[in-house]
Amino acid sequence: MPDPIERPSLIDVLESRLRADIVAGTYPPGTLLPPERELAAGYGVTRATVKNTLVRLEQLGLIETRHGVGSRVRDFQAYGGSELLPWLVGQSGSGLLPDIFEARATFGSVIARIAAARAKPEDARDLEELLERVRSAPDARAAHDAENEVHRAIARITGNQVFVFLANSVLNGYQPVRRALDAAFSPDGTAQALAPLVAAIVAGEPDAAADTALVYLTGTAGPMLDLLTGTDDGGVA
Amino acid sequence: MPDPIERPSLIDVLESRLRADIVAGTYPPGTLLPPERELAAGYGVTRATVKNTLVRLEQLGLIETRHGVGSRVRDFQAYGGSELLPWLVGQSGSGLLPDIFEARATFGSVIARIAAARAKPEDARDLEELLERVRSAPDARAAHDAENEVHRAIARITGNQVFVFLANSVLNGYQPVRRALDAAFSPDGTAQALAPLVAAIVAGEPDAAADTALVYLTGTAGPMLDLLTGTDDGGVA
DNA sequence: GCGGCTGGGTGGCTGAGCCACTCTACCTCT
DNA sequence: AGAGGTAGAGTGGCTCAGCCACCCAGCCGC
Repeated sequence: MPDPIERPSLIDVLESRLRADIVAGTYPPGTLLPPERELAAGYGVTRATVKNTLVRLEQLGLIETRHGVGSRVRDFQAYGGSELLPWLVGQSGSGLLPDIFEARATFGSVIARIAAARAKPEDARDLEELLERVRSAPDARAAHDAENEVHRAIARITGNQVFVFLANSVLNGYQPVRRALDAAFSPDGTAQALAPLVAAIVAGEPDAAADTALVYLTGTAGPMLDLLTGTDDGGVA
Repeated sequence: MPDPIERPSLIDVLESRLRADIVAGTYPPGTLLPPERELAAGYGVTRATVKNTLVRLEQLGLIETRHGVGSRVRDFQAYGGSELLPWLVGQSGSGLLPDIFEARATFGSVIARIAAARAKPEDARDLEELLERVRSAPDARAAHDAENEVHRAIARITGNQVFVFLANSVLNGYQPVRRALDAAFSPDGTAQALAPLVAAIVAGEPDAAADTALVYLTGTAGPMLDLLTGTDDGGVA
């Protein structure tokens, strides 16, 4: 079953319009956005709707709103924080995919190392059970979901909430990716690729875990990149 | 000159109230928040104000709002992404400070390694100039700002925007930390501690860079933790 | 010159209200 | 008894009209 469809709200639409304008440079960093009343008139919505949208953009770190002054575009490329990552990960066409995959491989590797050093017996049991769930998944979609759970579990084993958040950002962002992956990977293949990583962590071997994670993550990065950028036919049956 | 004071907006106040309630478990994950009209009546504000607050919380990933249903609290500890990091970093008292410092040291180390491998001559020049600026800073506050610029520059050298965002999250979050640090560190000390890291990157030695960064970042973590948790008197003159 | 004042432009927030969506309980027809 | 439809209550989405608080530039009087 594909994801349920949803009608985007006006705020959603307006947000992506303004965001695109900001990213494209229509409103360069440091400049003021047009006043709310003007934006409202221009886009044919109320000030309240515009306001809601601006609240979102502010929370995202793209603008900075000040009472009596206006909304100023921030230099998010230089000073933007990780609150932009989830959005970035979702922006498949942003040209930053290689960056994301590199970060994923680099951090995944060090997280795996720490997890291996700290895995307790019950963690090992959980991990193996999750791996089994990947193996027995009925289709690629389910396998991918189960695979995500494995990655979440590894991050959780470190006991560091920051690592968990970081892992989630990448995993959550894969929603749009999932559709592309459905046909490309089999549950069996996923499980086989994942197995050595789980084994290293279960065995408590930090170096091996780090190495395996690096191999695994850089290995899957290539096909994914191809899929996402459309360099190939979209995957084999 | 300290930062200018600013009167918090109603949205700010309401946001921190609701956020605290969510974190404290008043509204456990999976439950629905009270309806907007009810919240508005309860807190003595308009629905529009409540709405704006909820938009923020949704952007933060703490709740999920659906038309005709309500706002459901997400299990952000398990599934929250890095959009929560900036807030987390700002929450000095959250008990997650050790996690943050570990992540900072771990990632800082690998970022330093990559930067060293990729530093071009002009990058090296920029870096040394920035280090000089730390040395010649008139006070601890200015030194700290300049130090941040060094870290940003190192992240930028990797050429990976994700690393830049990540570094910024930690650096931006230090705003509340800065005040505590003012008295504790001298420009000279900062510059001396930073120098070996810059040298390793400038020399293009990835392993040395990674090691130095690890030493440097774990070294500063201890005093900072003490300062922030108030285990000591607040620093020496 | 320099301090205070004033007015125009901006965001903050209100109050009332209609519309769209979701879900449940009931009702009807088979 | 079960399947299908439907009405209504409860919820968020969005509008309209308007006042207030704030910032700032430019004027005025000292």
